[in-house]
Amino acid sequence: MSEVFPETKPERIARLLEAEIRSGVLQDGDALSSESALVERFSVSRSSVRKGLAILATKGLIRKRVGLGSFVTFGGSVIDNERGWSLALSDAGVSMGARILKISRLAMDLAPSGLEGEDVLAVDRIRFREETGAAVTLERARVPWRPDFDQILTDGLEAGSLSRTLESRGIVAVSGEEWANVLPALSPEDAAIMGRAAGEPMLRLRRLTRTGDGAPVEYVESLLDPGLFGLHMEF
Amino acid sequence: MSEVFPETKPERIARLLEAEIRSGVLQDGDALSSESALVERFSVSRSSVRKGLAILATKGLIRKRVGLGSFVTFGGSVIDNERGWSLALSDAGVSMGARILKISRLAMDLAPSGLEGEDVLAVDRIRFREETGAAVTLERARVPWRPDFDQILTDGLEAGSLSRTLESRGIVAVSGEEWANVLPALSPEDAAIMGRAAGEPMLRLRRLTRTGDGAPVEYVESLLDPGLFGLHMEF
DNA sequence: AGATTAGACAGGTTCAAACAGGTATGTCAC
DNA sequence: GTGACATACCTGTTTGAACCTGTCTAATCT
Repeated sequence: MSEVFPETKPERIARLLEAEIRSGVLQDGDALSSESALVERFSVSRSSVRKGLAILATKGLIRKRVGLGSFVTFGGSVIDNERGWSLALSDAGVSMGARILKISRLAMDLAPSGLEGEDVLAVDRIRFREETGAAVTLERARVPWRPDFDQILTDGLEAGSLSRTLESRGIVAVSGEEWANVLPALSPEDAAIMGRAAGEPMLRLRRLTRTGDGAPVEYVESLLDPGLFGLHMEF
Repeated sequence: MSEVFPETKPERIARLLEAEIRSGVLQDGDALSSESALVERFSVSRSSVRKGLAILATKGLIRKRVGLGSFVTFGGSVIDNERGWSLALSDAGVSMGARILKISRLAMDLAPSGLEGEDVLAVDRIRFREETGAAVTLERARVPWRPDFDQILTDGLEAGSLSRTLESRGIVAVSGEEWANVLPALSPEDAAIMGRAAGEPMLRLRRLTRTGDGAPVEYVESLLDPGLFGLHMEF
């Protein structure tokens, strides 16, 4: 509808490259041609090519790195769990429910995470087996507080999803770190919350994601039923 | 800090070697392949190999010695402490011994791995703390049998390293998968082997590596001391 | 005025090659 | 057997070239 006015050259370049990415001609991880090659291909100046690539970069479709080039990242930041260890649910048939335990604003309460002392939005959730009622995951997410979070405290999460809620506020994680280890014994407090036996070993996953400029987006600490969850990675 | 997606070659090399070290394929004290051998294996220049090794050296995972080569200096990462992630490796100074339990030829004896029924070379190893004598890792490696493995049964591994032994026979892994989960209770048999208490929870790591054309190279199943070992990943 | 171009420069990445010096081992003379 | 030496292999270091993105400036087009 509103495409009546002429398209700038950067916009045209971005549109054509975006079509190649979305159609699969250029796939996730592929390198784009170098800027000078794109200059030849589109018969425009390097400035226009660079502006076109900048459009794609802000859309999250590509990422650039000095000395290397531009690379397709389509799919990389769509779902947060695409990269890193993927969580493998070993027994697929179980029906699970989810419940939010709390959504609140507080000073960072979890151990070393790079967010010490900061005010955070805290979201604690559990998932549990419908049949037994025992929780299979306990997940504590912490996000550095921003003024526009007030609404979350009253209205809750959008579509029940924290990452969706953050995304709608322009917060997108593109990189991060993840640690996994065995928690030898479930604490009595967490055991009570989860409806499990204290002292049980659990799989503990900790994950810190960051924006493109390195600012922390979200710190998540999860306790997982070791019988149901494992980690899987391809390399 | 580190934008990891478009990965440089040094970063890729460091990541792959780090995975081998952390999963026990390369063990404490093992010599890494020489730089020129790594040049061939990764098809990169020596500069890139050296930068990759430098990354591992700054992480404290290896130590280099002029005229000798690079050696793994890593006894597991302590990530379950309250002091901070960057200190995770500083406790790696514990002196550890290694012992080979058996090297033999047998029909595949480990659970689902894609090698069912095949004849394999089996190498079982443990590593233990010198002070206590308790094993911190128990590792069972299985490699599809090849005729030129006969010599291994009589002469043992080259430089005590299975990966080196395979490499000298032209077997090099370029990709693979890894699974991690919690073993809720150490079996009495394994407990006896490791000198630990039966019923202890352990971190279990399973790893299947493949050659460039998809043929399985090695299946490794490791039981790791959950207090000493964890998994870490950047993305 | 804004879009576009052309050019120059800085700095990161990678490769190839060469040279220096450390370390282990085999060989030869004694 | 011991010591001296050559040799092979290892890491450390430097250089130069080719190619990449990041940034800036000045001129040109519409």
